[in-house]
Amino acid sequence: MADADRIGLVRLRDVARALGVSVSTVSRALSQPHLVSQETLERVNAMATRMRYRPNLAARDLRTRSTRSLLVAVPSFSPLFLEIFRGAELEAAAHGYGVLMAHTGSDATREHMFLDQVLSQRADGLVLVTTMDPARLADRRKSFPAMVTALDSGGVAGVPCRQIDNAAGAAAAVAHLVALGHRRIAHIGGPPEQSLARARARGFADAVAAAGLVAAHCPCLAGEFSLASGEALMTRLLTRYPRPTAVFAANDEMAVGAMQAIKRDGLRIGQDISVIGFDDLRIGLLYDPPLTTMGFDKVQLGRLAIAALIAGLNGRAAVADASLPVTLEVRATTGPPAGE
Amino acid sequence: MADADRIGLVRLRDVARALGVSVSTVSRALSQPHLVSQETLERVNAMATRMRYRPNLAARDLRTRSTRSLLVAVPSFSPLFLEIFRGAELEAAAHGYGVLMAHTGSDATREHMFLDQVLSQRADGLVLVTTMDPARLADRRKSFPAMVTALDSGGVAGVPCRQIDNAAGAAAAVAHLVALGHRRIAHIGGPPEQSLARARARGFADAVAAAGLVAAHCPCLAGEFSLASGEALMTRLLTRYPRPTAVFAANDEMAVGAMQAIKRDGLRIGQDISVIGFDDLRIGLLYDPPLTTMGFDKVQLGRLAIAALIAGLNGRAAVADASLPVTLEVRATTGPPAGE
DNA sequence: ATGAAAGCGCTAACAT
DNA sequence: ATGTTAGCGCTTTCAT
Repeated sequence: MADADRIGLVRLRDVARALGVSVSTVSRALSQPHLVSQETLERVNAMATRMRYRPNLAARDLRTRSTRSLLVAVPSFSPLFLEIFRGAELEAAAHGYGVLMAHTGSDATREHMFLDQVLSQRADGLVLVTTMDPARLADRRKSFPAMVTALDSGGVAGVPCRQIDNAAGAAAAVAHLVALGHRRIAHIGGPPEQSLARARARGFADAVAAAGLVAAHCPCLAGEFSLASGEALMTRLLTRYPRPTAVFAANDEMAVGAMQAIKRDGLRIGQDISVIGFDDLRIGLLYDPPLTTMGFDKVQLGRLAIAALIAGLNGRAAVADASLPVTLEVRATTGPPAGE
Repeated sequence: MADADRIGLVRLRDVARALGVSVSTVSRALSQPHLVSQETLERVNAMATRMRYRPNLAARDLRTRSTRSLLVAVPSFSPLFLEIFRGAELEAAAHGYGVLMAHTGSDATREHMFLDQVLSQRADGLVLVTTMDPARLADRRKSFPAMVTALDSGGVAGVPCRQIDNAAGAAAAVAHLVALGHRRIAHIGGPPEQSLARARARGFADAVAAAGLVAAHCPCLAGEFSLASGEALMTRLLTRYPRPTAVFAANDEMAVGAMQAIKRDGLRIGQDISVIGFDDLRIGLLYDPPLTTMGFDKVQLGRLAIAALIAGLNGRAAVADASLPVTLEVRATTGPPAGE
């Protein structure tokens, strides 16, 4: 038992020696139990437990060329991405895979870093949750099939993507405002270099046109997907004359920022100005007043992405892209425009 | 170049062959450049890039018995833990380590899972961010020095801990309320099985006693660290007579829940009832009215934990436990009690 | 059902 | 400065 006391140094051969059997027998008992006799199985298990044997995963991974673990890279630790990750974790566990999370900061260099983790066999595959067009990964793709993107509306030929229809969701948000009677609707958008932001802005523009609204009365501003940016953009909007009667923010975070600005001006949200967001995060639900927003099943998106990844890993044909529905969640921040 | 085209199969020897040199030369050029000639270095680098060589990390890890990566296990994806993780990431990067995040759900089984990841050499060390007393890990500790706990006020002999003084912070929160003139202060606490919750409750009780308040007027309720629980507990508190004039919630999440209940009752927060939280999360800052709370440097806590872990990995004596200060952030939810 | 032996891709003595 | 060789701990033929 002297071996067992040495830190982290209990190897298969230590267990084998203690039992007077060969390493392969121990290996089999531990990972292919049906290949050994009942008696051997029990003896090995008992001894392995007693000696606190832990397999050296580096060795196993090297030998089997697989790690049974997947990487999920998210742009940031925003609740939106965290929900997607939760789904990924659930689905992976159901297939016997572990998942680790990393964040990219939407930085191409870091995205490559994680891609390299897979190429370097630290993980079997990668789900890249992204709001940017990952076209820059295209050249890598050829030598690297084990990737799926999620959430982004862009896409690279050959890389499966699990997404939502951002443009349609945005259009539905605007349609809701139009139905309430709004004619002057502004858009507070995300960074145009992000395909997700572009898709939502496009949906906005399309719906404005479809409703026959005057484009000049429906400004489309671009900022960042942050609370501060939403607040800044709204502040600017409030100086316009005539003021918009409703605002569609590209995500809930910006919507909350916008509402902060509106409150500061002493205006009533949902009466003087309607606000609608996108993503359906808890922060919007808790806000006073609770935010009307466009929601979708984030957990399911994570599940689908992992399912597609594992399917690919198992050699099943990469399924075509799939899109999840986006639904309107009416709460307290949207109402008919104030009479003028 | 045929080799290079095969997916993920460019090995050191492929590069070596293409160059007509030995594998060790390529290995050295890539990881100990000063050991090869300038010319060789350039040729190797060029060829490695051209062939898209990626080291097989499983092989390297096996050989070097180190992964240069650390695991940070958090109880959940609460913003509090995410901030700590950010700090961990920063500090790790500064030492050339990567960090991966996993979440335990405060589940001992899962904590062991991640511990096993380290014992199995998938990572070099583990930071266990926890709100529970990790005493149950004690027996493992002997064979496993590469661990540091963070945030928990409990602790296991021999496992370094980087924490905050929860009891002192809680006492300071109560002292703030007492200074404002409150005499009937309630505590909405977390689960007593979590040492963190116990510490904060203890600080509350101590401060109440120190201020000479009537204990019967200062109820101490226990629930979960969730918004819903804070709301439920506050609802119960509001039926008491005489009603408490102030509430100290064990974290911001519960404080927000409590405020939802107070609002529902039509009472004015900060006037009819004061509320103070703990953790200083953004949700409290954004709430209307902004929450008074006890804050601390979460990023720094993460940094300290990783620094201690790496110090231990390098064989430097595990430093004694260290505690970070907790400071009062006065905002709008605390004020003098309404005249009675 | 079990054992012997090869080898995954890499690094690090050791030799030249 | 470079090459040769051994071996990290495991799984998996191939024998028996």
